[in-house]
Amino acid sequence: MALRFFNTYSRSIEEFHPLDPDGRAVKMYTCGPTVYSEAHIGNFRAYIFEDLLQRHLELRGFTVQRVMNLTDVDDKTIRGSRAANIPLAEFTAPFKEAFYQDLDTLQIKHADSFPAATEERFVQAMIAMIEKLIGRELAYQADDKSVYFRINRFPKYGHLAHFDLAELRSTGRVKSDEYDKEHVGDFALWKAWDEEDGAVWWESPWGRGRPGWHIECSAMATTLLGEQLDIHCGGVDNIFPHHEAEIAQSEGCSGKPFVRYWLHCAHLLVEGQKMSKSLGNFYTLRDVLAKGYRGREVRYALLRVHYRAPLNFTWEGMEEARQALARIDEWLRRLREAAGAENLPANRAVAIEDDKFAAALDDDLNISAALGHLFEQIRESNRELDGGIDAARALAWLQWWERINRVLALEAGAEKPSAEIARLAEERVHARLAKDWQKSDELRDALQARGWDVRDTKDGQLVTRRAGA
RNA sequence: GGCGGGGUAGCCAAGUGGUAAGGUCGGGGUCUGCAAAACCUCUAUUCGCGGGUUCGAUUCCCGCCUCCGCCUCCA
Repeated sequence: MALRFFNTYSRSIEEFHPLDPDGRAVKMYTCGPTVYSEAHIGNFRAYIFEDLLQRHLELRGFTVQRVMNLTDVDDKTIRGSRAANIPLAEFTAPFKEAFYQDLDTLQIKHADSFPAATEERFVQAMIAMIEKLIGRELAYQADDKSVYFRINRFPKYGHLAHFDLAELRSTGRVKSDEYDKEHVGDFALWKAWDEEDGAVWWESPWGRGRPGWHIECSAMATTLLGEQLDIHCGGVDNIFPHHEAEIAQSEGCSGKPFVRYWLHCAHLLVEGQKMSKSLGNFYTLRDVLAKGYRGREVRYALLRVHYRAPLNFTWEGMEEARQALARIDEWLRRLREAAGAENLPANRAVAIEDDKFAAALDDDLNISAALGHLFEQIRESNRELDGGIDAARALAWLQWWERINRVLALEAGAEKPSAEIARLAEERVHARLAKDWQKSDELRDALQARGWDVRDTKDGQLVTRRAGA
């Protein structure tokens, strides 16, 4: 079955075919974070969805070239740097670093490039684009010295969001001093310097100033990926105005369709409500880790709901993620044991022909159906394990899993017991041989308190790292 | 008001014009010194509400209720 995605532009499911004549190379652009603070779990829901998309495309044989921008100049970053009384770059650097660490924690593949808006070559690219837009009368400099995009000259403006511009209602978020524009919907391409910007400015044909948010993405995307992209992603809140503006700017310059497939993920709710600091339900990834959860558990919790459905983040859901992963861990442990420590030649295993997991993902990334199938197969193979299976069969199951895990990226890293854990475990073995059950149970409690589960099997004691510990 | 996305078991959630995947939780069982894990087993006469089409609708159509989001720089 062909790969297909819901395209926000057409509001329908479409078969996916990249622009590449060979049908293999995929150019993908994803809006990244504004680095004025640590990213929150809602941000990561979007990045995990994009990671799932990239990994599945790769599983299906596509070569994905992916760009994710970092917005390191805007009102919030400038405000933060002034409050901290340090230069802008110094203010944003630790948040960039934290972001990369968080991506690793969540096993999100790094993009091929993470362009930052303040890089000189991109600023120059933005200026060049704005000049071109002015030359085509798609932009103008207003009395306030800022440059705006003239939306009335771009008839497609509003198509992505399916908005009729005449019916737009103001929500009061428009700054009241923006009366220099020809149309309230005209958006800033270049913002003239004002005192609030402090030392943050670049020279331009229109005087000192800084780029508008939307032009950053257009410039970085077209500089790094070319005038036409296959896929562009983000959260639904980016549809309007951000992505709408990107289309207007990019196509205004190139005259070519900017993006073939627009994919947007729904929001994350926390305990049924929008995440907000005032409600006290605002969490960064690090907040969740501080409660004792691990990155893979957060990844599972944010991954398991279809990207176009709202995802309700709850602590109960985190526990569910922990249990589900523990089940996968135990299944893998048993399979490895059955496959044997010695390296069985891979060709001894009769491959398990089962593509249902990936086939589910072909259908607009139906992760729930895919995971449902995984767990059905886990039950099936556990039955086989209970009945005693040969090493080749166990290896075949492991190979089946490894393919799936290229997309899920949920496997735990191996962790060796410390000397203390090993000593406690050894003592417990002796206690059990002496049938000293009281001491045995005490040692088990001691190990569990240190994050290790202890089980007694027919082959002896088994000590494993507890999920989430 | 306009434009979207949801409402399926305690919780999360898939799905189809033909009689409800999967996860998690809970009950029972096998196993165990006790546990744990694994496996077996039970838990929605029912898919927000009301109509309609149909032999048959959770699925299609109409109306309504409700939650969430966007409507000019929030993933």
